[in-house]
Amino acid sequence: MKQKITLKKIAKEFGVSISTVSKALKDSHEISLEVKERIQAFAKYYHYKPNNLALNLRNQKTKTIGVIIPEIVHHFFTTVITGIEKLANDKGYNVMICLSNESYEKEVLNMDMLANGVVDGIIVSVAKETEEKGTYDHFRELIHNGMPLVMFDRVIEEIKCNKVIADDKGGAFLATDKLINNGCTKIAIITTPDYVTVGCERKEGYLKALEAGNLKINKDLIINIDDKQSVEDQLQILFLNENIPDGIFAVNEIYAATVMKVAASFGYHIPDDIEVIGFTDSLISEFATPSITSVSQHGRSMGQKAFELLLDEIDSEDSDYQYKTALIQTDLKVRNSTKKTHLQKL
Amino acid sequence: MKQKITLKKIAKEFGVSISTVSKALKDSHEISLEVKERIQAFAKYYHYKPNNLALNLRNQKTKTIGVIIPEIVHHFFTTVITGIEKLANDKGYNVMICLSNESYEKEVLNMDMLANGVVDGIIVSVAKETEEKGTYDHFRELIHNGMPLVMFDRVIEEIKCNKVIADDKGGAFLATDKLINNGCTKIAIITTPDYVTVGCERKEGYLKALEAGNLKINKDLIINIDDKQSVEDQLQILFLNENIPDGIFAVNEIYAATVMKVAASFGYHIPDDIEVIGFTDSLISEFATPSITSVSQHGRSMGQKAFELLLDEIDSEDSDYQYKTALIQTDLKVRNSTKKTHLQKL
DNA sequence: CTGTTAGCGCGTTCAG
DNA sequence: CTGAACGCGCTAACAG
Repeated sequence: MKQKITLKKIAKEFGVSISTVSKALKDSHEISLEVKERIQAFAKYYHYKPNNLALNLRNQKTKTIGVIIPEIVHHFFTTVITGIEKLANDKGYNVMICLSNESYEKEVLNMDMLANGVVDGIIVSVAKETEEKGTYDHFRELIHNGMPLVMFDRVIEEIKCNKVIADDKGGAFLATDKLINNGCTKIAIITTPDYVTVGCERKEGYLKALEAGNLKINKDLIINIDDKQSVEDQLQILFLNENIPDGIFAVNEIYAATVMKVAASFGYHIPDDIEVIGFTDSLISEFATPSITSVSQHGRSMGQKAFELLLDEIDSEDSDYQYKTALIQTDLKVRNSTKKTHLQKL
Repeated sequence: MKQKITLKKIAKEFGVSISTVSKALKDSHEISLEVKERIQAFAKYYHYKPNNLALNLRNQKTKTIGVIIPEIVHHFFTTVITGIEKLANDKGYNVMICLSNESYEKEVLNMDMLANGVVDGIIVSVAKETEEKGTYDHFRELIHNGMPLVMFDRVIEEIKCNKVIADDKGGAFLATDKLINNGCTKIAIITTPDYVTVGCERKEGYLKALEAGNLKINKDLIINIDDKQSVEDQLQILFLNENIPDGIFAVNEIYAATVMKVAASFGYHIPDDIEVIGFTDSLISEFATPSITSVSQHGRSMGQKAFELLLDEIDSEDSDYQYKTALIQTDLKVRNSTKKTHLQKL
């Protein structure tokens, strides 16, 4: 950068002291009207702006928050970021985005970096690897050092901090219940390994709905997908034994779209033979054929709420700050992958 | 943040001067071995880390770069960011992401903010509104002030700076040519308004391919979509007059998926009646039915190249730095929306 | 080998 | 009404 205009230079220009200039620019009553006007005009002409670096150092804050997400090529996370960004900008904050790529090590690295005077607070969605390892000391230390921290979506029960979660259990219940109401009796769930908290929550909602609908649980219909292997291959099994499902609840969009493809390859028609509901509503659900009924998570709202809580903590002076957990409602967006009974009813 | 350990505190602890501590921690040969060891051990024990804010002020740089994109809920941009982020982190840089939301004003605001000592360089993809207005002074001023700037994807011809673009014209040519080779003779293009540079480039590739294939240009088959209105409605016209296309090239995925839906609603089958090719390869193309053949842009490579160029400029001391424009190759990912002739050939 | 001084740019007492 | 002095945390040139 070309060197910018500073208080010092203005002071020199007018043959006054730096502090006089500083005060003049803040319209201090201590400075004579005439001097103020001349200095202000000069500053304006040269587009004077206080140097952020200096302000940061002086104020010991940066007006920047950090967001650590596992993946950015992921519609849900981008909607959350949109929500965070919007509100943050309105409040005069910048947003620094870091990707953990689902890696524990990268998550720790990012946090260390952000914590070292880069941001005033951190919003994080925990990496799968971290959830798998169960190693949470980096969060504890961060909090212990007084850095405001908000977790969203993938949160950790045992860490005390502000949290924002979608009503995963409720959403899964809604979805499963919808399938039951549509007449499905053999309902499968396609979910993540159990250490992924959101997957776990959604499975619980599924189980609860089955129970409420007096359907018995069939272990063969519970598929835990290992992302390191081919999703399609792992889904084959659903259609290979005698007990073919007539309804499928997938805990994310990709699983939903993929299982539809696999089902089609086995000659099943959706929704006539099998109904499908996904979780996380985005473009894939909208543009798949048939379009996929899914549980919408309201990512933007989650992002906004997360920033709200973070700001609340940043601004709080209390030493006995009370952490909150915000639950964001989910709801069902009905599309064509579940239209069967809807049409029959007509 | 809880107050951290500083040089000053360590100095006090040992009853030495601050600079002694500073040197000791850098293993300076000027300091006696014994003092060094004691200080280093102490520092390590208390997790001493130099304060970033102070370093930034002193070095007049932040080791952070800014990225301004029009939209983050957009697969292409997220792949670019992934590419930028990866390389930037490897080189010890942080990435700050700002959204312009396609708004000129927000773009200017973001740039002003970033330029004010927040980042060492900026990577930007120009907002549609800016392209529409044709007001580029904010870029000129930025460059004039010596802030390294790289434009990607949506670039501005008349601004001199480093640029990274996909081979839009080439990709569009590939796509159109493919349709021609598959036997299509009435090929439509669904594109953006002409002020969007990428749309314009892609239209040129389309026109060039038509010319090369000895097909005459039919204005009725060139649809400029206005994003402010319903895309579906604007696409109806393609199927309402007598001249129904037998091939369609859409300059993005959404247009491609949407036109497939509209065509289907008119009773046309894809790819048997009409073949479709999109631009920008992502999940929609993959999961649509039929899956959509599309031009892949290699967003990650673009991101990496963009950061590479930015770093090159940041590190350059030359006053007569030579700007470059990197062209990233595109290629065709053939899927089912163009399978017709492929099957016929068998 | 160690310490003093100056400076990065700003804001805020506290004297004058 | 104005300016000198100090501190934020760190580094580097310069003395001793």
